[in-house]
Amino acid sequence: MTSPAPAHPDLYLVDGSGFIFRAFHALPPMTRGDGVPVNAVYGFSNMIYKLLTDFAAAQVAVIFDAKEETFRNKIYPDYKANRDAPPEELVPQFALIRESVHAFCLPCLELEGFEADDLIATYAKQAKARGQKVVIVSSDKDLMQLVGDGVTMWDPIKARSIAEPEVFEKFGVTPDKVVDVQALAGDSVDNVPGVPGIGIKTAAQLINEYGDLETLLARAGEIKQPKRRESLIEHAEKARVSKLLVKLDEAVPVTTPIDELRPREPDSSKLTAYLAKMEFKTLLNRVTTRLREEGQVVEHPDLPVETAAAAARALDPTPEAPVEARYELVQDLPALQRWIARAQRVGVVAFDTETDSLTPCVCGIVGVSLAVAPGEACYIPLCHVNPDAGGLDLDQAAKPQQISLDEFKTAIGPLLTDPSVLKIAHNGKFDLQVLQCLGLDVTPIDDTMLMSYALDGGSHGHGMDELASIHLGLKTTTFAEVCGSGKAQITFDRVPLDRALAYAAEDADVTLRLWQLFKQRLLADHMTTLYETIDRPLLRVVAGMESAGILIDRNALAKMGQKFGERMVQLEAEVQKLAGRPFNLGSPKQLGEVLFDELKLEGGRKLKSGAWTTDASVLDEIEDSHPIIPAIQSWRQLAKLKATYTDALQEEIQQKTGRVHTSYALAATSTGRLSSTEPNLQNIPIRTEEGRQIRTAFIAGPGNVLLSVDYSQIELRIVADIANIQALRDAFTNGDDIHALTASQVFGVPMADMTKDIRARAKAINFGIIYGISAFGLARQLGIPQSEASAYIKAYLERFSELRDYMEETKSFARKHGYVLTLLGRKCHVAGINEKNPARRSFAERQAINGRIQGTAADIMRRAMRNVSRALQRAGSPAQMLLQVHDELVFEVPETHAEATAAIVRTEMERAATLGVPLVAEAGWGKSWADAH
DNA sequence: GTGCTCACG
DNA sequence: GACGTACGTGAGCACT
Repeated sequence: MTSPAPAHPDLYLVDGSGFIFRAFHALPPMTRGDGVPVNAVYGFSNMIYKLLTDFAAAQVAVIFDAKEETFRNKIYPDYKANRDAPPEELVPQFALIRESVHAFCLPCLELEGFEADDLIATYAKQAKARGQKVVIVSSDKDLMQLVGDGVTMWDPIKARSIAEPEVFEKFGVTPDKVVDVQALAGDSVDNVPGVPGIGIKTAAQLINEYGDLETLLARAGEIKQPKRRESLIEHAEKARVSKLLVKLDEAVPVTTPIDELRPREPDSSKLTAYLAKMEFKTLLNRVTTRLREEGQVVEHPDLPVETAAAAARALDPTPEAPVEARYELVQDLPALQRWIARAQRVGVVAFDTETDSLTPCVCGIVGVSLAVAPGEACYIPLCHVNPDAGGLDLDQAAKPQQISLDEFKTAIGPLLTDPSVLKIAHNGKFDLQVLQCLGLDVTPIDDTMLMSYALDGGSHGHGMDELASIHLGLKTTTFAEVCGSGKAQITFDRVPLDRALAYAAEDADVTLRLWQLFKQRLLADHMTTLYETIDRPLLRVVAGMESAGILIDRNALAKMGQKFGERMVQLEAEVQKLAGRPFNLGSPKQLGEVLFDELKLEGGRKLKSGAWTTDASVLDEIEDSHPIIPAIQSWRQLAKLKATYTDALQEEIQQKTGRVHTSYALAATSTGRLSSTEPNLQNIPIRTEEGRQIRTAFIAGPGNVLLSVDYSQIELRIVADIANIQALRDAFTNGDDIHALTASQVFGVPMADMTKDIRARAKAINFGIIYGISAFGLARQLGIPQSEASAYIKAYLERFSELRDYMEETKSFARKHGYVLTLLGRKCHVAGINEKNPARRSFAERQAINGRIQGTAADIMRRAMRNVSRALQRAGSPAQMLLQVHDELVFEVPETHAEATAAIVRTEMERAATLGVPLVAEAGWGKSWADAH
């Protein structure tokens, strides 16, 4: 205790709800032997014990928020609307904390429709009225309005008391004026609006000058500063609403009269039983010792030793010796139930599902493996067939003995949703979807692949085999070793059970061991917040997007493909006629020979392989030198569209759902972006008119529309913000045309004389900045001499001088650490930054510069996706998020809800980060993706 | 399996 | 002044 306790006050009102959250975040993670997280409960129990002993508190009541909405939501529906859902590890602790209150035999109070703060205000008022002193045990600033006149506060985490001087220090006014200050300043945590542009400092100054809020608002016209004056006049009503939100209700119809908050009558056996159950050894010892000193006869309850040992193994990241693996094949219900019971005792279980294909929306489950401690894992076959039987063998007797799927579901279901048992998967997005198809939900869930990505993104891959080798020194059995590869590959349901056991159980085992390591490292490397608030919640959001899939008009694609094909035949004939001989137009090698060896065209470049380059930029340069070139360009474009889009996309439509289900990799890129595969729906054409047609085949179902919302210029806005380039920041704040402004500044052209061409050059420079500009690259992009490009860059850096400092700072940070950091603290590793080879070094430097920018944009989008998903859920919206294309989100929504959904999505995207420049998101919708822009 | 080309942001 | 270049992806095709 760092400062003396207040002198024997009478009534202690403990803000239980406030304490839970603060203790959870202030205390290191801690789990009971069975794996239930208990750090907040532990902090709470200790705090109560301290109040009762050190403070000799004779009358204590603990007060909680009721779960339901409060009267404040009726005044202002968005009140506390931006709160995150509590972390999964906190959820089971709410009930345990209430148990703690009962174990200490204290009154536990809550009332629907009111916050804990209102009950505290009410009891404080009643106590004051009868001359009783009050100590509010809380550090919540919202309670500071109650301080004074016999009421003080005690901050249990900082162990300091809060009286008038401390309140004045915080708010700059006496406690009776705190609400007026809060009404003006607002509160971003509780989503109290306040008056824009006014913070606590200004608010205090105004209130001290004018006396109170109403007087201030009435005389707002007298304020000298024009912005402040206008804001106050315009937002007077917001201030009044804010005051209603922050003012605590002192007349709550409490159901327990203050007289009944009687001094406690301790029940020592109840308390010791509780502490033993929670395995709070130190606290239990202190309590029993004290009780014995008081002359009571106390049994010291035993802690559950066996579970503690099992848990120690499950949670210990560094087993002394290599663990011997003991894997069990589970073929009957009693055996399964033994494993489920073990998982429940330990509170942590790693799992993995085996399926007959890698497409989660259509595949069938084949088996599940579980691991509860390193080396202790099992495999539960569910749909294996006789490996020797032919493909059409339907003979039931030939199937190996296994638990039926229904039995399995019934048995495992409760475990998968048990809030006190953490489920761990590697790439849980897949397992989540497979189990969802069976009607099974999984929560809470941790993902070792995402943990690894948060820790080591960009330095290596995050597949399990690779991680097992890096971190555990284990060479795991690969899928190919079990199922073969190529033509001889078999599905997992044909793998003999002994080999399936060895493979599948090992996967769960390795997952558990990786989790133990990563859990510690996330804390040590300060990456827990990133993982917990961004990547982990995204798992479910993206699983939902993949499962939903998008509707594609197969007929439209087929027609387009045919049209493209016919045109290609004509073009091919034309090209071969001009070439003077038939050749394979699809072969760059043959084409190069035709153009540069046979037709002897000028301007050819060679690749390092010695072959001629025939890429689009070369063809563009020699476009006018021969009529064969335009024909080749057209053929190339159509060939690409037909093969990659019209033809391939039709094959991706899943029979079962009639839709296309892409797969998003959450842990693949070096910058934090997602990537999309099988098919890649992040590179659907848009830049040319012919290409854009493909997007007309991406459609909404009957009655629905596709809604597209995209960030405007997000990466350039990020540059303006993190490099703090004043001119760019001003331009974005004013909503100016950013490329035109750049052109005017760099080329000295007045805005009025701007031409399309000059603006286009400036646009290329702006992109160059994002990529870590080089004269060579810019010259190539614009088709100008390198000397000219150098001059542009020089002019740019003179006009926007802050950029040079930013680039130098980024490079030196990368040299020192080997990575750069994004806005949300994601590490973006860059290899080769300290290399001697200048080419490789410059490459790494550009990567570093780009990584910070692209990575920050990716962070913002990840956070936006989480927030949008939550906001839509909260609003009860029927909209479904379908696609993400780096700065764009696509939804399917009933036409009647398009406008409302667009508003929610835009708002959430724009508030996903607070930069020094506004974030802007634009929305559009229509029957197809082409129409949504 | 690797290289080239090209679709997207 | 070296040294090859814009940043980040995935897919289809030709060719080894």
